[in-house]
Amino acid sequence: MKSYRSWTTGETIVMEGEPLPFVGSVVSGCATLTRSMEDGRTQMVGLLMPSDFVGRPGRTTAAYEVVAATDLVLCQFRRDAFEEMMAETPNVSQRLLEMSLDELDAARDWMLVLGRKTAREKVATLLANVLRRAPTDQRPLRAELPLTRDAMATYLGLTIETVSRQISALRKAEIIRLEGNRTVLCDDYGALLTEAGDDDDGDGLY
Amino acid sequence: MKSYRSWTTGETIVMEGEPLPFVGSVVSGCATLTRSMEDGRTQMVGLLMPSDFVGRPGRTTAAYEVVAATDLVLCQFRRDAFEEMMAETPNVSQRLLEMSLDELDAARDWMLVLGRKTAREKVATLLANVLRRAPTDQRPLRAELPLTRDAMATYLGLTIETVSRQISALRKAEIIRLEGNRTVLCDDYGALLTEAGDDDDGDGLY
DNA sequence: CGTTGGGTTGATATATGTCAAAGAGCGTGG
DNA sequence: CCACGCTCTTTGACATATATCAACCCAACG
Repeated sequence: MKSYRSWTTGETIVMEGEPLPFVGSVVSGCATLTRSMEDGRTQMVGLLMPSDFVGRPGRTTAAYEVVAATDLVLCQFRRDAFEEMMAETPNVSQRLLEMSLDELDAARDWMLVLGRKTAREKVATLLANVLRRAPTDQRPLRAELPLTRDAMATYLGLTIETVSRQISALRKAEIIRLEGNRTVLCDDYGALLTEAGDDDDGDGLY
Repeated sequence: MKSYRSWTTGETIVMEGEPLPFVGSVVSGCATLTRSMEDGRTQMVGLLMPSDFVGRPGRTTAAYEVVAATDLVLCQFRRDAFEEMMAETPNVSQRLLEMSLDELDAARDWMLVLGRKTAREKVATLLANVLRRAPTDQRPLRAELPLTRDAMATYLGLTIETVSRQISALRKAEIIRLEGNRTVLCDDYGALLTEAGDDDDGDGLY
């Protein structure tokens, strides 16, 4: 009932509306959830990182397209077996509730980004999120972007060109530096958060 | 442990970050969830209708501001009592999981609206959503808007003016009609869905 | 070497925001 | 009853952020 499976960068794991006979969780790598309109406009609605859950108990079709953003390994469970397990062990569904609520909060936070932030703030927000997972003991902060410019644009509700321009602008403003196209460095994380339109720190007191 | 409480239109139920000592569900009326930036930009991240759940088990502070959009009645439970109940009766947490996943899907659908739809499509999408709950046996479809133009703008990631203009445009295109400011009529729901950028019907087959 | 896919940059178009004025509904108090 | 002052809404003129279209760069790879 439990198995592992791998995908390589760019491979589609499931298409929107297709039957999804399993649930699972990300072991390594990174996947994108996207929703599309008939004319091709698409919006990323989630970014799955290791330990994130894939699929929905109680639904047999995928509501979103899932694509491997990097090489990816998933740990899969057959749906029926998993649902049995949920029914038997309340801890599982409690934990799943916890995770769903976290994802709901994340989705709603992202709604603020999509609805109200400027292009520069959007890009800064994304970079700040990526850098947040970087090892905190090293300066400068350094992180590998798991997304292409195109994927970033899809995530941020922008075009590739705008993403590229804003990254250049942040670089020129010396908020960030780049090594190649995929690694970001940041000497002043507070400055980056300011560009993102967020507080410099999380305490939120006034 | 269970009690009812009422609010009138416009009243704040909880502020962002404030302690929230209860959970509950909407009995009647309609409330908005909003998230804000320090400079005042705000985005609605959820619209609570009757039977929707308020609050989050396991968290003691509100992540969003909750405001009564209309006169509102809530059925409240003390948090500790509710969490006890959840621990004892697995059905409760299963049901709650179900509801959270539905809300997560709704939030993600809305991300597509915020990130990729034009102003006209956004407004049409909102009106279509409101009209979907109207009695289906009557023509034309008729529904009362639970939101002011300002609340719609906050929901759609637009300004009041743009919302107003787009409503006028849809009226001039004879996609919708208005009675006063708050009731929408629609003779051709399919046309409205087309304006919303959605399929004319839900079957989604090609 | 050519080709390809991702990325950058520039010129221009356009959708939406901003600022400003005025209309419509509605309760309140004289 | 009417005038007044609200708030919500509509509409117009103009500004601007972002999309669009196009060219080019660069590294990887056959």
